[in-house]
Formats: sequence, C-alpha cells, structure tokens
Amino acid sequence: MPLYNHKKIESKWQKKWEEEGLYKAEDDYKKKKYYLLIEFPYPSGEGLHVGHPRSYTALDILARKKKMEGYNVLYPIGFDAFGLPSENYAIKTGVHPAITTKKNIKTFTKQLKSLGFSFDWSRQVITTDPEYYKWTQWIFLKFYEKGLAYKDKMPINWCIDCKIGLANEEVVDGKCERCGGEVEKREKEQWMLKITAYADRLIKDLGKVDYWERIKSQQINWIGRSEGAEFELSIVIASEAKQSRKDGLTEIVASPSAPRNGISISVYTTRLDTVFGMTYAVIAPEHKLIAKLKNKIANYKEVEKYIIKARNKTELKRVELSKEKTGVELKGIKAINPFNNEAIPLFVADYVLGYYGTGAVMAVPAHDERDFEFAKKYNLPIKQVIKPGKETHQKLSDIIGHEYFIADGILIESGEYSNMKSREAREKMAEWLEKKGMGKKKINYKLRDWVFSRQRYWGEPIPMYHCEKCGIVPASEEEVLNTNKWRLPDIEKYEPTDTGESPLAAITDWVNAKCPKCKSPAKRETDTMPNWAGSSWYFLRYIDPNNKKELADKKKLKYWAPVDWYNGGMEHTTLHLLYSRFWYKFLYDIGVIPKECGAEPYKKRTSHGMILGEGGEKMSKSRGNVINPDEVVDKYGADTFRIYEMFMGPFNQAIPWDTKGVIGVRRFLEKVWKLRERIMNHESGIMNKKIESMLHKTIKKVAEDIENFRFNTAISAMMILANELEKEKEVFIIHYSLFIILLSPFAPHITEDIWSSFAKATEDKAEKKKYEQSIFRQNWPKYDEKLIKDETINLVIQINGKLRDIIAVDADISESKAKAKALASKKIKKWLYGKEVVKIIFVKGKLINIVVKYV
RNA sequence: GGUCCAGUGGUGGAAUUGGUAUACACGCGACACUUAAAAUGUCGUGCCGCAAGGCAUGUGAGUUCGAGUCUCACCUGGACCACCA
Repeated sequence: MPLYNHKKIESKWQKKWEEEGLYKAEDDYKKKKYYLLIEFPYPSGEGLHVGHPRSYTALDILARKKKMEGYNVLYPIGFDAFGLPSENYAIKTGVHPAITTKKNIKTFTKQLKSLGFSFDWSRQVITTDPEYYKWTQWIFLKFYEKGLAYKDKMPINWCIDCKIGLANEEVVDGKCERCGGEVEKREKEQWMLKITAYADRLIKDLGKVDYWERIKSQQINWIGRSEGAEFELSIVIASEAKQSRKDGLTEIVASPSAPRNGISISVYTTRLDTVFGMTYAVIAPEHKLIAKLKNKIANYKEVEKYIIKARNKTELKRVELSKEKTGVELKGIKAINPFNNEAIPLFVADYVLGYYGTGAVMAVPAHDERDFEFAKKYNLPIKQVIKPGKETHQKLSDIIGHEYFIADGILIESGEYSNMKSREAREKMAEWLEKKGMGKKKINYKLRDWVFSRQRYWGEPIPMYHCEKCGIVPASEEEVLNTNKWRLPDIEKYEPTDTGESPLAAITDWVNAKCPKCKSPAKRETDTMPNWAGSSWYFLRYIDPNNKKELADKKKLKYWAPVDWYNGGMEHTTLHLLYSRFWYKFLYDIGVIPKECGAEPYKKRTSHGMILGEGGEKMSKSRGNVINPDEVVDKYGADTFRIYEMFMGPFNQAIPWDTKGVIGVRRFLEKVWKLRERIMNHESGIMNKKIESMLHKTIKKVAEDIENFRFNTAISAMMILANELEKEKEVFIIHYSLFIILLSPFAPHITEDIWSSFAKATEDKAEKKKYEQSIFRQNWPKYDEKLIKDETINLVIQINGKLRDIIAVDADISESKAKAKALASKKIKKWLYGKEVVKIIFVKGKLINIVVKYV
C-alpha cells in the first residue's frame, strides 16, 4: 500500500483528464444543459490569490455533481485582461501590456490547472484578443445606433494622480479606487452609455431571478428609484414683492400684480406634502440659472466666489466638510411657492447636488434634517406643516426631542390640504400641479448614465470618427469586424498626456483619418473603453467562442443561455453585475439574443466571502500576510487545499486563513486513503446496517448541502462517516465506493485514484469496466428513503423544559405509550417526588415535557 | 447618518418548522508506540463543583410547556451606501 503521494496522483490525473477531454462541453442539444459561471480573473502580476479558488472550487463541486447527474455541463474559464496594472507596469518598464498580459495568463493557467478544476479550457475567452474585442466594439456601435451611446460634456471624477476619468463607482470615499489619490470634478467630453434608460427594468426584472436577497437589495439601493414630483418656482425681482408678517415668521408675500419675468427653476421633491413648509429654496453651484440671472443678482460677486470655491473642492473635501453646510443667498431675487404665492429667498449651496434631480430643491427645514441645519445656521424661518399623529398640534421638540420631523403624518396649516394624511396630500397636490401645468409626478434614480470613456491605452478603442464636416461618425461594422483598422496600435509611450488625452492621441498617423461619410479629414476617437466593457458580455462568447460571423450563434445561445448559476464577489454587485445585466438586456432587445433565452442573463447569483489573512485582516503585501496557493498545493496537495477552503466556514462569510486547519483536512484525506486497505467485496459479508443507514443519510445531506452552498457541513458529514468507517474492521467496497463518489467533487484527484484501484479488487468483468472509467462518468448516488428512517429514536424527557432523561423507544411510539414509559423512568420518578404534574407535552419522535409545580 | 448582516468553548464554526446547545475541525492534556523525537493511534477537553447538581449562546426584558432560534430595547463588530431632496 503506497503512501498518499498527492504530487504524483494529482499530476497523473490532471494529465489524463486533459487527454481524455473529460470536461469539454458538447453542443448536444438533446441533453439537458447546465451552465455554471465564475467571474473570470484579471491576470495580475501577483498570480492567483487564495481568494480565487474559493469561488472556483464551489462551482467546480457543483459542476462535477451536475455532470454526474447527467447534465451537459458548461463550466468555462477566461481572462479579463485589459486593465490598469499592466499599463502602469508598461509606463514604468516600457514592456508592452500585451507581453505582460501573456506572461501573466500563462502563470494563471498553470496555477488554475494545478488545482484540478473541471474548466473547459477549449472555450477560453480573453478580452484583449482582437477576435474578442472587435465584438465588444461592435456592441458599442449598436449602442450608438440605438441612441444609447452619446458624447456629452459633463463634470466627471478626475483622478489627479492617474490622470484618468473615473466612473462614480470607482470613487470610494472621495478617493480613487485604484490609487487612493484625490479625485476632483472636471468638465470633459465623455462617451456615455444610457444605462438609466434601463433603470426600471433592472429593478423590476430582479423579480424573475434567484439572487441572494442581499444582492437584490444592494442593486435596488444602488439604482435608487424614488417617486416624487417636479414643479416650477417662478423667479421674481425682490423689490417687486411685498413684505408682510404672518404667524410670527418673517415672510415675503409676492403682490399678485408683481410681474413674473418668465424665469423659473424646477425643483424635485419626494415630499410634496411638506410644500407649505417651504421657507427657502436652494440651487446647486453648477446650476445654469445663476449665469442667466447674473445682472439681477445684487451680490453676484459674492455668489461667484462661492461657486468657484465649491467647484475646486475635491470630492474628498466635499465629503469631509459635509457636516458644516455653507451657502450664499442670491440677493435681489425671490422664488415663488406656487401653492401659496409666498416669495421666499433663494440660496446657492453645495449640499445640493448638481447631477441629481433638477439640481435645485425646495427647502423645508421643519421636515428635513439637512434643510433644518442650514436654516438654523442662516437664521431662516422654520415652519411646521406636518404633525406626527393624532395628537393636537404642539411643539415638535416636545414630541420627538428635536425640532424637525421627517416621517409622514397629518398636514396642518396647508390650506385646503390641511388634515390630510401625507400620502393622500402628495397625490392631490401632484394632481393640482398637473392641472395648472406647473409640474408633474416624476420618478428619479440615483443611478446615473455610465461614463464610458477612459483616457488610457490598454483598453478597447472606441470606433468613432470626428469629422470636421459631419461631426461624429461611427465606424462601419465592416471596418470593425473585418479589418484591422480598429485594433489597438502599438505605441512608444504609455503615459497619458497632461491634457488628459489618451496616449493614443500622440500617434498622428493613427489619429488622422478620413471621414467614412464625406471623405474629408477626420480624427479618430482616442478614448478607450473601461474595464467593465469586456466583462459585460464574456459569458455569451463562451457559448460560441470561435464564431467569426456572429457574436454567438443563435441556436447555441438558445440552448446554453441564460447562465444557470453565477458566483462572484459581493464587490461586483453594483458594478459588473449591473452593467452586464444592462448589456444583456440591450442585446436581447435588438434581437442578438433570442427571445427564448429570457431577459435576464443569470438565473441564479450567489456571492462568496473574502479570505482574510491569519490575523483576521485583509491579505495584502504590505501586511505580509499573503498566503501563496502554490505553496499550499505543493505541500499539502490540491485536494487538501480545495476541501480546506470549503470547510473553513460558511461560504458567504469572510474568514481568516488558518494553516493549522489545512493540516486537519490533510489528515482526513489520509484517513480516506488508508481505508482502502480494509476494503473487501460485499459478496462475502453481511451488510452492516448501521453503516448503510449512515451512508444514505450522508448521501442525502451532501447533495442538499452542495445545492445550498453549505460545503462546510457537507464535509463535516463526510468526516463523520469516514470516522465511522474507520472503526469497522472490514469496509465493504459497496459502501466505501459510494462514499468515494460523494467525496469526488470536493477532492477529484484522490478519489479518482482510489476509484481506479477498485478495478483490481473485483473479478467481475462489468464491475471492472465500471472502475476503469473515470469516477466522473459515474452516476451521482441516490439515497434510499427506507434506509434513512430510524427504527428506534432517543426520546428526550424534560421536566419544566429541562433535560432529565433520555430513553430509547420505537420511532413511531404513541403518545400514551411514551408517557407511560417516561413516567416509569427511575430518574424521572426521583424528580417528580413531591411535585404535582400539571400537564405533559408530547412531540412525536422527539420529546416529552412534563410540566410540574410544587405542591 | 442610512440600509443590511452578525455576536455561541482557547480558535474556525455546528444546531430542519422554537424541542438533547457546543456536531466537525483546530488547539490543548494524558496515555500507547519509540532509545528519543516526529508521525500515528486511544481517551479526555464549555464553566463551577468531590459529588448530587447548578450555570452558560453580547446585555436586559418579553412571548412560550420549552428560546441560540421569535418580539422589543440596548451594547459591540462587520459589509455596503452616504448631503440622492
């Protein structure tokens, strides 16, 4: 009996599997399919992280089980290879990102293969491959054709260090997600994708899919749908309004005859019911109205100074300073509340965002915390118009402890709307606005259009021309798909230019081109696409990776799409997951994806937790707590590594690495290995009923746990079974081999090796043949319901809910018999002495609880 | 500040619908094997107590025959978002 030599076994079977093509998915439309997807890695220079295999092993286990259940399984792999690190490396060393990428992919491939995943490597997709990214470019052309890609001058997040525009999603705490440097706002012409056009469907269709609740709610939150109303506030010259006093508040009431000069601002609110409490209005510093009213604003210089200051604040500072609100009144003008004709002061303040809603708000200090703070600081009136409940009107501070009240309630001092409930008032007020033509109901989203331009080299070129005569002209499909014209050209310098243009802008013979429409001189777009582009549709290309005519064949799409199970990181919930759902829906709308596939790309989505360093902190080079998967595989083997990552704790939870725990798993596999010494053929023995029952319980548990991603308890159940088998003098091959099949998705190498050795243990030809085939061509075991049912159970006897005795009884014991037995127990008799039995509760198959009281 | 999640031995963590709390693994201790060590095996291992027994799932209350599980309040930690009107 040889020792368990993981190195020999693992390389042997990895080679065999590859030669046999065991994991190739066939386009066999008669079989039922199962498509499993993991987020393809970015091939970084650091190599594989121990976090990668957590997700890959989980779906590998599922893939192998599905295959054994008879499914035609597709479990593909590829590389998301465009990205900043290779480009930054190129800036430092001059090595072309394509070379770095190629080298890193080679390392990753070797590492991934050493872990024995059942990936179908023949379908590999690499986003930097021109045969792939020409289709990414083609999809962009389609977006443009349908009016969903547009160029717009807009303030973008600009990373000062990286010299690159960032999407909102890439700005974390006001800092650049990549380099941690400061981010400021800059006006730039950017390509945009109109994801907001899909906002509603991206929320609604979450009802069609099976995502973990956490993932759904995060997406809903991110899209941030809010129902409200938009309406106009007329602007008047202050001197034309008449001052009066009312309710002890200083208010300015416009005289009905005050001429309105046609200028108005549009405000958005979700709390139209509080409109009678509006005591001022605020516009964002970016608001266009300010320039328009330049000569009507008495203190324009002061206002201008404030705007410039606000604009120069970096995102970080703006967030930091958020506690202290600032603003400047626009003197000389007033806004009119259309509901009561009151003239109110108008402020510019940076606590109002230029890019959300209309960039202007009505301020109701009594019912909004931010407005309240601002009003306190600038001594503005606070007028309560909602009372919390049925209580009579009293000071807010007496009821809730502070002076503003943000919840719904009952309206007061709101004209004809007084005494209405908030909800009703919102409806009625919106109706009134619509009737008067001054406003309407409106739905707003936090989600903004996707800034799609990057001023970088290592990305997909955006296939657009800028013609002197025709303006923006898209490249033709022919040019993108069948020529080399839109491939990334080679360059010498990778640094972005100081003007913020892509390094591509420096290659004049690439930039200068002819307009495809009118043939006059034109310039090419030099921006490239963001990282998220290639990863937004890669899962479709796996279905038909070598198609030269189409993005993917329709018949193949019909068969394979959508993805049945997608697992990935929680950090991709709001970015990649949302983006790829958007792209898929678009491709579905334009008929690239057949209707039969449905409008959602992923049927099911789950997320794994992070693997932390041994101290419980995030693994990082600087902390020196990085675990290298190669070393673990080398020392303990891939099977040990895989099982350890699945055993360490709940799959969706962050868990620190513990090398000691790895040893425990290795011991388990050695135990499994040694059990082989004691196997014998079942013909010569009597069935061991206890083991048989346990085995079938384990079959049930492991199958259920895999489907529910509770790998840790599945492994624990197999350990218990192995411990039990170890206690037996002889192990029947029929039991042991079923156990080996159960274990095989988790530890493919050792189980395949043990399986193949069974061929020697039998003389039967058919049996021999079975064992000579791969274990992964066997059927997944089914449990026998009869064997799972226990004949006897341990009946728990409690007194007042406390455990006092346990007796063995028939599993289907009747209530009366159980009671009699319980009361006959010596231990119980002792406890009942001197007490009165009040009642007895019987739970079938579980327990008896005797409720007593002292006499 | 908002939303969501979690808090169980020395450690990672188990515990169907409320029904034997601490499975499995690590660590630790004792013993066996060994000249010795490693490896391996056997037994033990929540806390207090000689024992009978009592006390333990962040804290406090509640519902219940019975609560780790349900309800409320609080404390602590994490994740995501964050001036979104």
